[in-house]
Amino acid sequence: MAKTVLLIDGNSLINRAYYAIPNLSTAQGEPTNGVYGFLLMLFRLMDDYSPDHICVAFDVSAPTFRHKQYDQYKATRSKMPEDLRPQLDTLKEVLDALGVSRLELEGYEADDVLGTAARLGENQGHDVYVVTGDRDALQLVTDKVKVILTRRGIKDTLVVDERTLKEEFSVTPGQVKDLKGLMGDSSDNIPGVPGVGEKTALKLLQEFPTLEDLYANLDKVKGKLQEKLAQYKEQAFFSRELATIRCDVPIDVDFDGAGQEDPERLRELFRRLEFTSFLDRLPQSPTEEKVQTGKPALKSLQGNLKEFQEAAAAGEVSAAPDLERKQIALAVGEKVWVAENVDRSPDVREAIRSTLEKASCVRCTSVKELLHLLHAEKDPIPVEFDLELAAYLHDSGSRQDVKALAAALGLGSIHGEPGTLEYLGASVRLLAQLHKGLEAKLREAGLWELYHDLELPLAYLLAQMEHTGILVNREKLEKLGEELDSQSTQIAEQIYAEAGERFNINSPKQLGVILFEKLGLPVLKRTKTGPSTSAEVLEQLSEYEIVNLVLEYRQVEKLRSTYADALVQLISPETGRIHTTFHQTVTATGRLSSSNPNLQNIPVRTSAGRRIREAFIAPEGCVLMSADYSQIELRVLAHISGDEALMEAFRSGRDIHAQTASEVFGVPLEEVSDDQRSAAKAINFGIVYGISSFGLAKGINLTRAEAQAYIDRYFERYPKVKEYMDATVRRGTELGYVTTILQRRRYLPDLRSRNYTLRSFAARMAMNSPIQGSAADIIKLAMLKVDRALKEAGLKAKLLLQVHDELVLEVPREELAATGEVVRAEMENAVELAVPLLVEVKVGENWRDCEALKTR
DNA sequence: CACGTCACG
DNA sequence: ACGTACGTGACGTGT
Repeated sequence: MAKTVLLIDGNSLINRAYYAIPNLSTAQGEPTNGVYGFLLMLFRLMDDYSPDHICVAFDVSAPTFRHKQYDQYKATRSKMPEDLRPQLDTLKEVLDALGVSRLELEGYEADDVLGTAARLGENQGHDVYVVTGDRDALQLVTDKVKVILTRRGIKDTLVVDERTLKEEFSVTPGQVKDLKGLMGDSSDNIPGVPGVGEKTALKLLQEFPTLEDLYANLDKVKGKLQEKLAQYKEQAFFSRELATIRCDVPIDVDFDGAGQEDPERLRELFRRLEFTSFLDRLPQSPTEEKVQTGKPALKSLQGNLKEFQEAAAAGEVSAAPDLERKQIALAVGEKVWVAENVDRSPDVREAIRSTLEKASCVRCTSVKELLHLLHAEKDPIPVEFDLELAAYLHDSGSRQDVKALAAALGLGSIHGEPGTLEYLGASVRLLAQLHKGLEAKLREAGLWELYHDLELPLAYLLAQMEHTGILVNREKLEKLGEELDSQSTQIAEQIYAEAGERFNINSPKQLGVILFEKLGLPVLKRTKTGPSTSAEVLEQLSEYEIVNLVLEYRQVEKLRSTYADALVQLISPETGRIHTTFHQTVTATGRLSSSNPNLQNIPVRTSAGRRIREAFIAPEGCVLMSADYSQIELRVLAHISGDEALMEAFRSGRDIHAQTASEVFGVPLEEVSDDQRSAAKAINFGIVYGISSFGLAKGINLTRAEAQAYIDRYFERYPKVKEYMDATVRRGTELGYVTTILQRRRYLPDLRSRNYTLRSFAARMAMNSPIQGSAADIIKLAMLKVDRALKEAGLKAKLLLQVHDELVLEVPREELAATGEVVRAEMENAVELAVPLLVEVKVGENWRDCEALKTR
């Protein structure tokens, strides 16, 4: 019978766990972080894979059979930390009590034992999973053997089979050790060939599958690389030897004999180690009674659902979700319940969801995380208080974690480390008090309405948008990626030819050496670390062919790595769509931000870049709609400054940059040249950013004096704008903060700094933040209005993205006209300003090809 | 983990 | 005499 076998690298995993979970120990001071993290991982693997058999392999003293240089290599390898060593024995005790078998053999390393066991299991026809953080293990992959790699400490895993190895790492299992031989591995003290990193090593192995092939054809490798390879030939082979896992260790593994779990022994161990959350995995003991350590007991929600539901019935409940770790803590009064693995417990989710839905008042750390964790993006959970949002509105620059906030409000301290259930449990108990304290502060500052009527409902909408995601054409993106890859290689070759040697073009340092030392190009600007190679500098040096090639190479590499490749990785296998995360409490001004991926910086300015946008599409029967505010920031400036000329420009619908050019350069509107218009555009940007002559001069290649003359002229023509700039800085200095049209605040203590640079920065922020922030207020309001109006009109269009002054929706074809009307009207009438707001509505088969929708 | 670079509004 | 355009996030390199 084929079985599922888990083979775990005990040393690797406990090491990862040790570093991933700092400072966990019992009340007596016995360190437990390594054991705890290991077990967390083990239980998750048991839940996920339901293995028939589990073995954990451990190192037992230094091996003696390998290369003679091995001892020396071993000696320089970092020693095990003091407080981890004793945890190995503790772990072995727990594993024995769990009935998990251990594999140890005097004189052999865990990975060799593991490799041998994997081969044995495979030969007996089992499905084998090797669990480790060590990438060397990838060489063990076959059609029966998969490797589960731990990532980001122990939070995450990556299952690698033959296919993913090829796709993600573009090597065969057999090439893994050759790869290590070339690139080395600093964490394992494997030297490799100096100067050869992952990229170079992979490129070499593409052409020459093994080290032998490579060295047989060394003459085909160019320049310096060839020298390096020749020089370090012996080291490369030795490194490969070090990275090779032996599969012929003299051990026998019995995959049939399953060990027995000893619940009483485990209970005893978990109590001693204070692993209260693991106690729930055990069958209820006859003498059921919770351990009381000095800290408040955290009850498991899993075993006490009824109790929680009864305590919460129609009352006030606090919730602290942790979306990343799939955990949640809930509190009613002083009672606290915690649950792990919420994503894998539909009944727990449903119990929480229905209980919260009936509650009279729900408080939480983050509504959006709560909704996602419970899969309740469309459910009416009546959250009254969101700690992150409230804290952000109180001070966008402050930290929003419970510990810091509790301290700021003089509340109780918090036990545990962030990321642990203990910490989550301690946090949730403070929510009621934090609610009281922060609500008072927000009301006092006149910010409660902004919180309650805008940010809080927006969090629900963002949860829905993230949940919906946006459809992408995977094939198109993959094809584009391949095309960019070959373009990049081709341009690189041309660059190497111009330079006379191969080097890493992606390294500003190496590029700097080539351009400014070897080729002797003039250094026009420096960074802290050396001559700058930024596009801004390179564009001034366009007479040198290599520089143009580098610019082209950079553009292609950017598109390939940041967009084509990265976006494909983030397509959800379940939905085929990309689900970004919008952050509502990050920016200093009130804007949203987006990550994982950032969908607010998808290329649009160049035609090459726009090809990425082409991959963003709508499902069958729908099209994409993009609606963007025209000149929203300048309109906001016209409104808050009350400048007659600026207001008049917008009221009459004139081209604002041409209008500015006409005023500043003193020519009639019709005679404004293209150059004058684009200069005026830069001036308008400068005004919005909090102008300085230096910045403007840099923006459009002027002398400072010329730039200053333009600015003076601008302020002459738009005097109230000047008054606004002066007034907002003055007011900001007095109050310590500046505000937007919806009273959102940004604190700028540096306005009072004696340091000129700091003070100037703060002054520009004071000028810019009310403009950028008010525009953010407006589009947030518009999002709520659009969403509500669409629902009321019974239209099926869905909001997908917000890009600062643009909304992207997915719209059924037959509802295009009606949806366009609703979106435009709600956006244009989101607020009433002294000047009209203008919205351009565009539709298309994809995000790139959106074209004006004729509605009026 | 900091830095340089570059994508967006 | 200072030494700067405003707001973000992601990638690759190198310490």
